[in-house]
Amino acid sequence: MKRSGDKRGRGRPKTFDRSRVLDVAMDSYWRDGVDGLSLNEICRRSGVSKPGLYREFGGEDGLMDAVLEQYAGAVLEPLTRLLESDRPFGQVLADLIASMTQAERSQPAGCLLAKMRGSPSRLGPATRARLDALRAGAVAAYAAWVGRGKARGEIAPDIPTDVAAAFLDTQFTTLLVQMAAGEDPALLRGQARLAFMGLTAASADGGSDRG
Amino acid sequence: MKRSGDKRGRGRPKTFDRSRVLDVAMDSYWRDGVDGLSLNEICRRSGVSKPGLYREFGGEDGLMDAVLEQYAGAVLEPLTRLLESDRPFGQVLADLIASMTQAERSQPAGCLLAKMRGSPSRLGPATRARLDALRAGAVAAYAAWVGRGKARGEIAPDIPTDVAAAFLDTQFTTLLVQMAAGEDPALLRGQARLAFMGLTAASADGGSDRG
DNA sequence: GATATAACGTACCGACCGGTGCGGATATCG
DNA sequence: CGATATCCGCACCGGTCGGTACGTTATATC
Repeated sequence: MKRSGDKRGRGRPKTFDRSRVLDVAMDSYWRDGVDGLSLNEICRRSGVSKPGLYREFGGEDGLMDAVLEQYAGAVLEPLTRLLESDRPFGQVLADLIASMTQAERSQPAGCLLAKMRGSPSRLGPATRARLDALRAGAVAAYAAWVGRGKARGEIAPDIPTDVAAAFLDTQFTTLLVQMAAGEDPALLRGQARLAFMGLTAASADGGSDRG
Repeated sequence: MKRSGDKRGRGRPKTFDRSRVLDVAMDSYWRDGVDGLSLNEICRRSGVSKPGLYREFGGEDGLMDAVLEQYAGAVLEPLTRLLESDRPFGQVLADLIASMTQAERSQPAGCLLAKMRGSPSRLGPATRARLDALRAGAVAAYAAWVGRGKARGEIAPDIPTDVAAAFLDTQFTTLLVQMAAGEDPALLRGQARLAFMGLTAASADGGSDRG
């Protein structure tokens, strides 16, 4: 039960801008990765003192956990919505690849989840737990998507749904990691076309690779 | 011009066991990754003093560079030989996947190159340069392999060779990274079958997945 | 023996890390 | 005006990092 903004308490009014710190931290972790980015640097970038940040989030683990929560709401949830579309499987897939491999983006390239998964030694227990939960949710969403594709005859039924779901997770993650590493988007699009040929073999149609 | 072992110089005889340190360091970096593994820890594990290690390798960058050189000779070179076999493309590919996804291995799971590429902030200039060179060599070897496969009609000629080579590098690296992360080998084999369906579509024959 | 040479490792350096003790600043309440 | 409650950030903690200064030890040469 947080008190609403109008009701001011007794002591000194709070100046700590939680949402701003969260924005800066998410962008920083997303862009630069969790390694080599210290709490001190986060404080520097967001103009907040370290004890202040510690009071608000309880430490590095709490901050990363909160960042992950924000990421889930602001990035993952809209993506999950896309998968629930009733458009043809191959079309949604092509759109996803196109959006992942476009050079100009309003958000940083890559995937925060992948960056965190790649540096498990720096993750606290809360962050790790939420990371696992988010990944499980993503794979479940992929599985549902594949299931609907199968029901429509867009995906060969002899491909196990769980394998296909894990495959989508793997391929998208790899694609985003390589985009974040600065690989050539056109080359990555070519690889993606090759990778997903097996899944969409029934109605395979590449389309143009212009970005 | 290193002097051969028999000719002893003037001063105190050397007790520093270079090859042992190199072995320990390669295994350590390979197994635990380059992050979270300090020079101090390497010294501890190999029973060498830090100044001694520093005198031999010139610092962390020199050590990693030497480790990479050893890795290239001991691991990458034999793998490259495999690609030069004149057996059918699909057969060599299946063998590679099988050997990468087997649970019991004499060497650590995963790929040292991938682990290093994933933590570029900890790499010095020499290590980085050698890493790039080794990767370029690997991609070139893949390209040659694909080229021979095309010449034999085992790979569709309309797939650009450079895309296929980059694709092989990407997929193998991803596979090894996930093996190192402890993913289920059977699930990874299923994903690999899905991934390479597009490349070997002409003569596609999965075979059994028993490992 | 004395001397020159070369490799040895203890014990230190400054930088940075995540985390915190604590006194000062700013508000409301009486 | 206190008194009380709350939030603020300076300055510090112990620990680890990569790197090194320097006195010690073991050999060959004289």
